[in-house]
Amino acid sequence: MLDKKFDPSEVESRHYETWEKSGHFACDPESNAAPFAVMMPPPNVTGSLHMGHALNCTLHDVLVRWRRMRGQDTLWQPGLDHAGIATQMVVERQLDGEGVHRRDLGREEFVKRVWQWKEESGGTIVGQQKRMGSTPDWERSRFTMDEGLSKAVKKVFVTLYREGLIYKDKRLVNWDPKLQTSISDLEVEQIEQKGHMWHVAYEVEGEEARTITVATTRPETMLGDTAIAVHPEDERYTDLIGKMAVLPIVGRLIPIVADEYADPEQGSGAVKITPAHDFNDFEVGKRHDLPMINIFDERARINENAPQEYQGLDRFEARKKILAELEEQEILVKVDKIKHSVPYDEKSKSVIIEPYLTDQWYVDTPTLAKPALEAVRTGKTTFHPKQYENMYFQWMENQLPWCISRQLWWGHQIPAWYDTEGNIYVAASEEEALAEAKDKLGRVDVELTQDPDVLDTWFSSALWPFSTLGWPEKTKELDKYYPGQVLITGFDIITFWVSRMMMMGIHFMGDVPFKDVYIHALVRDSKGQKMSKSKGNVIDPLELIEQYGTDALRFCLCAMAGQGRDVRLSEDRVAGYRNFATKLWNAARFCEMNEALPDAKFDPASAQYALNRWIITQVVETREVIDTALESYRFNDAANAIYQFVWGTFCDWYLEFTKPVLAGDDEGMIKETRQTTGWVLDQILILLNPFMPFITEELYAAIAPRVAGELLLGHDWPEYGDELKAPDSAKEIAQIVDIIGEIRSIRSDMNVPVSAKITLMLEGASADQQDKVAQYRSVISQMARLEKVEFLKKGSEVPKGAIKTVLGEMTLILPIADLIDLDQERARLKKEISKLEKDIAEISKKLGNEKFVSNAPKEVVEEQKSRQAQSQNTKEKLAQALEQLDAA
RNA sequence: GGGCGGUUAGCUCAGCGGUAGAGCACUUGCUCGACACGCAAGGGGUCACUGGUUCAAUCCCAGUACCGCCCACCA
Repeated sequence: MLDKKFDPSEVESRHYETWEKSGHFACDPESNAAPFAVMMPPPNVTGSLHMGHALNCTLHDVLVRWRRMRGQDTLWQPGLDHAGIATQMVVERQLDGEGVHRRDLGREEFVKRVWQWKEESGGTIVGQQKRMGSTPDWERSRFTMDEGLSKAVKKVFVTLYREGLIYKDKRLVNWDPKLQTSISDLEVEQIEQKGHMWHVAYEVEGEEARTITVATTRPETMLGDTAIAVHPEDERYTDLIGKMAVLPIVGRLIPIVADEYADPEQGSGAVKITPAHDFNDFEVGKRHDLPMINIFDERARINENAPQEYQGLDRFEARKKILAELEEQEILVKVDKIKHSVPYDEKSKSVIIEPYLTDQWYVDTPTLAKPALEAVRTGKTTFHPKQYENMYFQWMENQLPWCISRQLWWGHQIPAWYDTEGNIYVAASEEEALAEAKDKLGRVDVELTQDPDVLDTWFSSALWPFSTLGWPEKTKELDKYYPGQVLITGFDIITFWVSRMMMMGIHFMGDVPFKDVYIHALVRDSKGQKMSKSKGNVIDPLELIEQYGTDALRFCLCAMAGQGRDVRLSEDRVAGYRNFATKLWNAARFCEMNEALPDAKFDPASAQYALNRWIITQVVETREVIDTALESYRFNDAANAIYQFVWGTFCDWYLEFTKPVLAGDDEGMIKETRQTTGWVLDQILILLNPFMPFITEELYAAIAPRVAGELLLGHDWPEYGDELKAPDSAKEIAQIVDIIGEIRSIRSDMNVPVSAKITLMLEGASADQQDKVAQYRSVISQMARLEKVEFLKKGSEVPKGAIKTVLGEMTLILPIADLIDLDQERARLKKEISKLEKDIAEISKKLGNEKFVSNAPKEVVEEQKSRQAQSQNTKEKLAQALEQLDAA
């Protein structure tokens, strides 16, 4: 017996282990079943699951469970990402708490600490994924720094290097002076803030009377100025081109050069050029062969290339000192207050990023991007929703070389070694590098040191679709599961990850890594704010789960996963789906009480009664909607379809219909109705299982037992034959539903007490309709609270003051004059009539339009005509009823 | 500056050429033997604005306004 009260947390506490042990999570490369492979975006080992993970997890799991039930050989590849910078920061913060710096530990010890953290955090994440009910192939779980993946990383690096697609170069990078590493362009966030524009007058050498004024928001960089640029056609300055300006404070002579980069419209039209500290200036510097003077050390303190009194100062202290000095010299000619964007590191948003001149490793992404672009253009990979392809195109078309080296300790150390003479050896191992070096140098006593830098985290992530399948070995898994079917991720990851997997996949596997890319929404709070720890509006999925259950959360996330939108998560909504689960629970209890449980001997095709044929039809149609929706990743449509069916159709109508049937004495009908009810419940559990795995599995085990221990997890998705569809029965029941609805509506409008049982008189019903109504008399009576049903011949005497309403050809007459206020009834009729008149007028106008009648499709015109006739008919009958009422 | 979205019921959002939909919220009744996390019946919308295409436009096209996002730039 099912408990009276449904307790999600209790139910959900007891299924997962059984599922895991059942072996259904595992893929089977040996099987002949068609593969369905998806790669889990590996969560960072930086902590715990957030709502975005919960959404991603849910969508994956729904698809995977559904495909698995449909008999496909599913591989949901799980794993974790080492998340270089993020993880290193977490561990450094922990050390901070202990008053220790990573330098105190040394690289080896520090990395050990990070591994410890990884074990801990990784375990937490996996536990949370299990709590979400996820069913990936855990046995195959990978970590981006495990041995196999590290091997793949080295192989890719070495190969690309030998192909000339990875190289070392000295250029400006975005530098994080706190972490002391380069960071990705994508990890820099421009934040608008108030600042100053300082205008400084530089003397021109040999022109005592003249100065040239430049403006800057970062005066400290002037210590590294190596030129002033003016526009070649700017008449104010043409005579100065080629002359030298005197760099204040430093005293260095710097040339005044002509370059179109200088915009005559902006500021004074003259711009200071600091090639080592500004991306644009760097380009100008290259064009004019200017010296590049780096004035910062790796912590952005002034270095030995600047005057003595500035050396060692932090960049912002230096700024103050310079401004004071400029003021003193009276060459700070103007200060404007402005708003401008300042580059911050995206994660902490607290450190200002500095363009910094260093040696780094680069991937030639402009070259690799070409085939990756082509693959999406030609449709080998398709984005859903499609418009995200634009974002992909824009990003891929404007590729700059990808800086992949990071000055960190946590990550894949770059497989490059240096000898003492400045030669580089890129190889899969130190042995190989050494052999190469000996060969090159022609001697044996060679000492090599490995490049201390590590690779950008996304480098190993880019290989995920094939490295996890065993590449570079040739494996069965690679054969079968590459390319995968779909990648499911958020739009913010297109640039970081999707694009790079496309490039690497195509380059190394010769094929795209996935056929579809489903971009899901970002989870926001109920006010539409992005959830963030600093805003304090983070909703922890686990808290929701504790309160409402995993099933409710999963269902909610699906129902809100409309394409191309943000998901605004509100607790009310989750509560609503918990209610849905409770509803299902109670419906199952009802079935149990009435011995209406799944019966393996029952063949739905054998159902005779319209009532049962109707609900079976609805099941078939619901399955079709779910399938169609999931095939095109419309999770919300699928969820709504099953919700609507379970609550709106099965519970609200079908189960109510069965009550009088089961209480009646038609043995044949009782038996079939019980069997049908059981069958429908069974189908509901199956169809709902991918969305709400826990409650469905619980109910299945409790009330639908057949083979002991059988799990919905491994159940087949239903296939229904067309013979199950009974459109006639559907029409028949729809009519009964209409009659009940109409009576209920009138009762409510007229304030007829629920307890009052009334009589229904039907006029104008065809013989067939009379038949049906008679057959469903008990159902109609119970649901509409009737005492009896009578059929009237046309023109029969109707009790005075009876209420009339029209349903097609039938007129429903309710003789309840003594129960109601007749004025109220008059008002009701008048309102109905005027509504109909408006309707008729509208249609008549349409039909009176010659162009409409001749141009619109025939069936549309016909439809309008029949609507007109119908409304006209109803209106007349109601008008008549009104007259009679007035006469009474 | 370049690009992409959005604007539909009080709220959150579906729909996308032929009578405006859902959930929540709201109102009114209901201890009718599954369920008050419930049942039943309701109220509520010139589908942002202006033009155009069409027999017909919430839906297609153009423009306007506001909102959001991505990319780039900022002397």
